[in-house]
Amino acid sequence: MDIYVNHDKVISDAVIKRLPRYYRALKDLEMEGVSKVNSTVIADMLRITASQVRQDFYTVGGHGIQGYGYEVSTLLGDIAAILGLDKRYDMIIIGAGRIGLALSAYKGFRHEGFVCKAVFDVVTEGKHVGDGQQLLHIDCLEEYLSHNHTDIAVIATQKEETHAILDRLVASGIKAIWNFAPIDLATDDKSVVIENINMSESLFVLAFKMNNKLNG
Amino acid sequence: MDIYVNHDKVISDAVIKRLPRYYRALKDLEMEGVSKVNSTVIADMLRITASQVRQDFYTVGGHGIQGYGYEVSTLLGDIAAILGLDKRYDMIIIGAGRIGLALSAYKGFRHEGFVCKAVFDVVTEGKHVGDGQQLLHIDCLEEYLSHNHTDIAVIATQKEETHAILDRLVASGIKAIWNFAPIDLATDDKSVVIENINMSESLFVLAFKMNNKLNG
DNA sequence: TAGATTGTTAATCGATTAACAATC
DNA sequence: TAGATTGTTAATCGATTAACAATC
Repeated sequence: MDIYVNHDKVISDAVIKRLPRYYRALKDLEMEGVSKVNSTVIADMLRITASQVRQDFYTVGGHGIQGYGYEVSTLLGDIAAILGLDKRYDMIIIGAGRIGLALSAYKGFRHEGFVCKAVFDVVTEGKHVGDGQQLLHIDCLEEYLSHNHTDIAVIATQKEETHAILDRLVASGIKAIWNFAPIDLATDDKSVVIENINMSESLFVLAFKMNNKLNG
Repeated sequence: MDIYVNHDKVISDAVIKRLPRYYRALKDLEMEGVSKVNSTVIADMLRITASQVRQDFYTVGGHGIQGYGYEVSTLLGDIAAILGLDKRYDMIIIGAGRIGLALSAYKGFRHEGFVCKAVFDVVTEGKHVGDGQQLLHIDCLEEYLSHNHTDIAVIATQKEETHAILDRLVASGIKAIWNFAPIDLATDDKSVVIENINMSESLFVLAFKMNNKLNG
């Protein structure tokens, strides 16, 4: 497991995975017009303990006011900055199948600063992408990457092609990969980060829980 | 956190989440024609320790032969049975947007026994689903569920509609929900299991790791 | 039989929770 | 000031790893 640091403190994977949930909860509070919050309220929203909330915020650098709680807008801004959501990211998507095109069309990511600039596939005829997006043949991948700044590559290919695509992306200097292919991707290159979305793993966990549910 | 039991032993969430990965690794081995395996090989495939592999198998009920290792086909069958992948599951999908339709068309789930029987939306014109699938108006949801056995409901709706849909599904007796809407769904009904796929959480974790990567 | 590798217990490590001093 | 709630350390709990006896 890799180690990430903020202000000299090591941040564990367990904490990192909760940060987006804090972010979303705070966004919801802001949307509802709530300006002040405390660790108990946040804990209830995430279904964790208030102690864990304070411990987590302590780990990433305290943000509260003792005896008062947390200013929603301040805390939201701080957590956004920790996650890097105050920046903009240029993305490309490899694979113009249903999932690739669904991702390219989804506006939620763009709203958070993740902008899809191009979609690549072996077949481009009869497929459509949104405004400001290019639909390119996969053969143009290296050419595109040599001329266009790209922060994140999204892999939405068939299982079989995935490893070859990963190699090409890493060789082209891509440093962040978001993988939707049903493989647990990893790379020895320590400068590359990969996040896998394993839909079938989640489905199998659901099946297990259905079958082994107690006190139902 | 709920507790699941197999042969009198409590199985932790940490173990449950690894079971689908064992399953996939063993499927790959079987596909390659490998008939025998040991804990070290499996550990290397999942990038965990051999000790953890043996401890996990011990928790779900031993499957190996001392001094020999594991028979791939036996172990695969046992883990499939533990996950419940030896059964068939009838699914419906709520939401015929890009993600809902992508899921309805994806053959990978069907191959594992998860069969999508119907897709529901407020708009059904101009949309198409596969053979053996119905495309129905969301108003027909309760009517459909009262006449058709359904194991799993997949939620692929807009954020705003999601809670209302959850309530209707639970009221209709659905016991398993696979949620793709960008909300962390939960229910007080202990007989209902929910698995959330949070794509943006995964993307935010990727952003964090990009920004905080050390020893790059 | 000797060698290999599991099954299982014990030790270690890390994450969560509890407690309370600090302080707004 | 008194009350509230954080920041921070210590205690607890659970998960991972190590060790090795069992046994194929």
